[in-house]
Amino acid sequence: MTVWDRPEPPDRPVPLDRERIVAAALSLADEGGLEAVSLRKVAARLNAGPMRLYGYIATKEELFDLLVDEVYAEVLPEERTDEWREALRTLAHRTRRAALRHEWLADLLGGRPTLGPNGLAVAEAMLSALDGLADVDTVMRAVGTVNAYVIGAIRGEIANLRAERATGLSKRDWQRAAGPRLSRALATGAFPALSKAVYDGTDVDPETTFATGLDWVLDAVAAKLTRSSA
Amino acid sequence: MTVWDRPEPPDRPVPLDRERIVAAALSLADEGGLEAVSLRKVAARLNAGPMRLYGYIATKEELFDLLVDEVYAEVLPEERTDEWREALRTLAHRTRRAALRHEWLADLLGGRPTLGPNGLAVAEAMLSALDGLADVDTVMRAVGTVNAYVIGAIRGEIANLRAERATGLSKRDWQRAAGPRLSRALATGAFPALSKAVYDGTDVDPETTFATGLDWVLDAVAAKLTRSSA
DNA sequence: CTCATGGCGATACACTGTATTTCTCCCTTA
DNA sequence: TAAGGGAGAAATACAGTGTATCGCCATGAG
Repeated sequence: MTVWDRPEPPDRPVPLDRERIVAAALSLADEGGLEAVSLRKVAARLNAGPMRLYGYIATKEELFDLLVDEVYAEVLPEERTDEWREALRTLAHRTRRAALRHEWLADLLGGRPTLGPNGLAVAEAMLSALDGLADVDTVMRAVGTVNAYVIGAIRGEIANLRAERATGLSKRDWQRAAGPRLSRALATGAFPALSKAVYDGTDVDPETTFATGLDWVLDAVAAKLTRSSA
Repeated sequence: MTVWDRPEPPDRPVPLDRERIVAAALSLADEGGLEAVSLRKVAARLNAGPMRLYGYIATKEELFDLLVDEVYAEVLPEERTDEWREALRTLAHRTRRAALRHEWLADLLGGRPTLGPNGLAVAEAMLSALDGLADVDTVMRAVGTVNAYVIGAIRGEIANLRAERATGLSKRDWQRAAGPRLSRALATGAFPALSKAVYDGTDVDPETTFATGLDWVLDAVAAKLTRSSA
């Protein structure tokens, strides 16, 4: 067998590593959501068989953990902010924007403890922003509360965003008219407060909603900090 | 062919309805988590073929929506509370307890707008608790913020609970010693604030943590209400 | 040159959600 | 009463999934 009729080596097996695997999975997720991420497809992007991946990750769940941590890298601010409130606000908004860039993040956020290096770094950033302003337990509570709000708010925002997209209508029109169940339910008069909210409420853009709620929570934190540090 | 050697009619096809389907799915989810819910298994519990279900639900996602709404029925309090703060607190705690009874709820909470009758009723209850205490937009913000906290907090609590169970260790021991990544990361000294929190923080039970954070958020709401109603 | 070894691809398995086809039984009509 | 039709259930089918196992082949050592 001569060299030119050799069956054309179909891409010499490139060495793999977690980074390349995560990058492939991330692009798949960004393009088609979490459900578009299958080990076969990830492996295919790397010219490898599905089983190759198991040399680097133990399970698909672990791959998801790595994905989340990869995005947490985008959350970390480039420079440290001294003012605790501004620091927390920045982290929250950066998390939100990361979730808007990678919508699938909403499905994973808060789903399991974030133990990757970047997730830990984000936790460290939040904790250190409050360090010294109150006793340890209060600081932990504060971080936990802010985190809970951020995760819940982001989930909700993305859920609405998807619902709007699915119906192709603006949020307002969707609430008002389309949603068959909702409009019928409201018409029964069984939900007066809900009706009032839907019909009389002004709809503000999601960013402002997020920011306002966040400020409320930060207000609450501020109150506890002063009380505890005084 | 005589009557006794007839091949034994294998359970005359019982008529189905959404209620029975949801009940079967719910028990499966309670026993084995969301991933134990497959249309085949649900159908099997009802002595039916998988395709039968499609006469009552359009897709598996819709079944999940029904599941969530079923649990929201458990969240609705039996009697109305007049004091807004107590009303919101009750709803939040009832949601949390429902999630502890049905851990899979944490995976679904906030994942999509809750448009089922019970979900709407819960929303109505929250909104009506605040009705008249502030302008519509403030009320909506308040409900949204509290909801975001509740969802995020529940998700986090269940995530921790699962992590503990997976390692079989108490939360404290797990944080301190086991988690291989965590302990190594902390040992590097790169996360001083995190280390302090893990080592010096007292661990309180999850219910108290939830209640405290909730109170903070409710404090924030109270502040906005008085300002806006004054 | 031979042999062992380790990594890789192929194969296999049990299972998933769902589309489509086939069958069966009951009701209507002649 | 016999035949035809229609609905609803069941069986089959398909394209995919995560992951366990097996067998090969190339590359190292002796």
